[in-house]
Amino acid sequence: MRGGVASLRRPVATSTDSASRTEILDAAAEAFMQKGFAATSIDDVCDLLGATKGRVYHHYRSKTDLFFDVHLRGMEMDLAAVQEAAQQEGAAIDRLRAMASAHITVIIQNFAYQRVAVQGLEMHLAGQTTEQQRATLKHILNLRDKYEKLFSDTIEEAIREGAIPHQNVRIVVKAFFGALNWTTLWYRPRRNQSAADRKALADTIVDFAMSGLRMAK
Amino acid sequence: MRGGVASLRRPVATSTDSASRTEILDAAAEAFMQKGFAATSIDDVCDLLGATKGRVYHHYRSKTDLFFDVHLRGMEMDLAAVQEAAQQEGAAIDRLRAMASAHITVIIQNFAYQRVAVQGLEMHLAGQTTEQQRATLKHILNLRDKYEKLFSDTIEEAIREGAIPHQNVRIVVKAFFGALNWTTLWYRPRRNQSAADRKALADTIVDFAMSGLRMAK
DNA sequence: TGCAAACAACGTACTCGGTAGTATGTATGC
DNA sequence: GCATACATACTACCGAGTACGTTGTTTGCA
Repeated sequence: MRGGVASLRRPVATSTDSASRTEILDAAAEAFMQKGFAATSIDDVCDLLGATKGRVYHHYRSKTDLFFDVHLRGMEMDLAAVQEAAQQEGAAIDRLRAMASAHITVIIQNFAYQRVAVQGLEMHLAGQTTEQQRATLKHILNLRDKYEKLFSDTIEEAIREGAIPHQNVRIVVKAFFGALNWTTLWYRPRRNQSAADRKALADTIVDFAMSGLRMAK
Repeated sequence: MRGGVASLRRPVATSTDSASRTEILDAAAEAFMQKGFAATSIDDVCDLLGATKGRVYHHYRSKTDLFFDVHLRGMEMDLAAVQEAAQQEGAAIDRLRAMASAHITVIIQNFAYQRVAVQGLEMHLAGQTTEQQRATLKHILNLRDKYEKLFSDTIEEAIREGAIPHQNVRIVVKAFFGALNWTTLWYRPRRNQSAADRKALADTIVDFAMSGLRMAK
């Protein structure tokens, strides 16, 4: 019963990598992205891995724990990229743009993980989790709140600096994320798509989201 | 083998209501919304119904068919509301706002159906469908394309009218929908929330989305 | 008008395949 | 010889779909 969700032998859920675990996570992210959590079997993950159940269950107690770890990794990627942009100097509105840009870049580059993270948002309703798992779920939700606050704080700062008009930040930040995150539901990574193409895509979406803040009413 | 997906005895998938069927659809929408398609059992739907499998399988061939019909109903609600707004007279930019407003109003009022429709977007990847079902799926996708085209056409019209600058409509319309549809992933209908509250919420989001189109770069 | 067959609209009780999780074996470093 | 890092071979259960029974209502026909 002891041990974190992400690891069987380390205390709590800082996602532990060990090459092999990262491989499992990558395969799981891919599988969960393709079929969703409930419809994905552990054997599906194993097929992508070229391995069997033994390997997965050696590292993870349950399918749910595996899913949570993928979700967690996705959020950590986001936080790492965005926090850096958030701590730059300059006007709030410029930092916000940099943050949004970093966010969507992570989405495009680590597509599977981010899509799983979005799926995870919908799972809170279903109560099919053990007590142990609720703890990690809470941890993930805290990360999410912290992440969203990073954005809403910067938006409010930009309002105080007069760069954008007053508006209901609580709601607007949702629409802001919506414009960015919706990408996970329609975009499909293509091989023949150049880095410039991806940057153009990201810029267009960021422009849209930033413009959305420019005028209240 | 004959008969549509939505009905066992009527030709094709115009969703047929008959009081009892509508009850089943409502329960299914609620269940699918709460747990997602794969995690929802027919018995879950039956519990919400206060009935048993016999009733559901009397009206629907399979769980997938039931899901498709919910999805279809959701899209029909959207189309009905938005098409009316789209056929008004006036500047394209004004019609577009009316369309967006109608869209999000439907989302808020028929929350379960709309959430299921969003889920349906992700299911195309998984190929677990029969030949019959692929037909209805194609039909649903056509509705979706038609729906999106309704918006992108109006956006292009607004560009020609000079109301908004040139921009990549193909991408921007996705971000536009994202800002609106993301609501299904965070909003929870509340009893104590007045009609005015809901209108304020809708207006804020529509304002954001419309503003997003105002400036390219 | 009356009645019986037919059918619609369910409920009940079963089957059967898929899948999460487990128990156990095995190789390979240390 | 002991633990890590897996593979193999099970079990136990859940849930989709089915077969069949039951009740109420409509319809064909004398």
